[in-house]
Amino acid sequence: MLEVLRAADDHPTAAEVYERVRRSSPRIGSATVYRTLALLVSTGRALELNLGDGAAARYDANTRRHDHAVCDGCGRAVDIDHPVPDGMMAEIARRSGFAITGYDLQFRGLCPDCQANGSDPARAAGGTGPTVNTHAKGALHAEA
Amino acid sequence: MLEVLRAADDHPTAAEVYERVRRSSPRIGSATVYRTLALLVSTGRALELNLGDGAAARYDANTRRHDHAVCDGCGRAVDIDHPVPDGMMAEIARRSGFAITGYDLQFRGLCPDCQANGSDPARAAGGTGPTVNTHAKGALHAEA
DNA sequence: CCACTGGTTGAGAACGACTCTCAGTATCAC
DNA sequence: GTGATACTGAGAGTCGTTCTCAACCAGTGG
Ligand SMILES: [Mn+2]
Ligand SMILES: [Mn+2]
Ligand SMILES: [Zn+2]
Ligand SMILES: [Zn+2]
Repeated sequence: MLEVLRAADDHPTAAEVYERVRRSSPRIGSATVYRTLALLVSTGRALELNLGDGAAARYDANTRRHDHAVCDGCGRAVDIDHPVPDGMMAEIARRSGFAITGYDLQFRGLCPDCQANGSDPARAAGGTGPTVNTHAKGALHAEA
Repeated sequence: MLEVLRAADDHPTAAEVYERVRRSSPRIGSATVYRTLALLVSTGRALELNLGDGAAARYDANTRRHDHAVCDGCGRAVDIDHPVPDGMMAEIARRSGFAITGYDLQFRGLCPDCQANGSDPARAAGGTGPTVNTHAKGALHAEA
C-alpha cells in the first residue's frame, strides 16, 4: 500500500489507490484501503491533501511540507516547493489572535498540456494517464 | 438570500444558510438554496470556500480576494487580508510551467477562544453560535 | 376572465465519497 | 488443537450535494 503510494507520481485519490492496489491484491476491499490510508496519515507516513476544489481527498507519500499547483483543466496537481516567508505567519498570528500551526496553499491555473489544447481543457493531460475529473462542479478557483 | 449572506459575519455552510433563510421563508426547499448559492457564486456575488478540511463548502458575501484562518478546535474561519507577494506568483508560474490564475491560502491553528479552553477544544467558540463541527475526521492540517 | 407557455419551485430520489457494523478469517499463545 | 485477539471485506449507513419531475406561478394572447 505504501509502496503503491511511493510509486505514484501523481496525487491519487483513495479510489485510485484502491484500483492500483487491487492489481496486486485483487481480494482487498475499499474499507481496508480507507483504513490503511488513514493509518498512514495519522502515523505521518503520508499526507492527505484537500486541494480546495471540493473533490475527493488525494494522498501523497511525500511528507515534506510542500504546496501544489492544481490544473483547472485536468485536475492534475504538481508539487510546488516555495515556502511562505516566516515573518508573514507571525504577522497573521498577531493580527488574528490565532495560534497558527500551519497553512495550506494551492495555486490554480492551467498546466502546460491544458494550455496547449486550449479548447475543451477537461480532456487533455493524457500522458501516463491518471483519471481526469470531467465533471468540473461549477465555478472553481473562486475560493479563499 | 444574498441579504442573509451579507448579514452573516461567520462563513455559513449551505445548511446554515438554509436554516437562516427558512426563518423568513419557511416554505423554501434546500434545492433552491443550493441552486441560488450556485448562481450567486457563478455571477460573482458570493464566494464558495473550501477550507481544506474536507468539510462542507462555506459561502462568503465578501468577494474581495482574501484568505482565512481556520480554527482546528471549533471550525470558525476568520478573514485574513494579507496578499502573497506578486513576485512569488510569477516565480511559481515560471518554475511549474502553469499559467497561474490565482491561489487559495488558509492558515490553521486555534482561535483565541479555543486557546483559552485548552482541553477539549471542539466545544468552545460559543459566542453568537454557528454550529460546531464535533467529528474532527482524523488528522487534519497535515495538508498541502 | 381564461387557456397556453415557459420558467421556478420543493420533495424526494440519486449520487459520490466516505465511515460503520459485523460476521468471517487469519494470527498467535498456549 | 483451542481459544483469545486483531484484521478483513461486504454491505449498510451517513453526509453533502445534485438531479428529476410534477406542481406551481408568471406572464401573454385571446
Ligand atoms: Mn505533493
Ligand atoms: Mn471571508
Ligand atoms: Zn491540465
Ligand atoms: Zn476555535
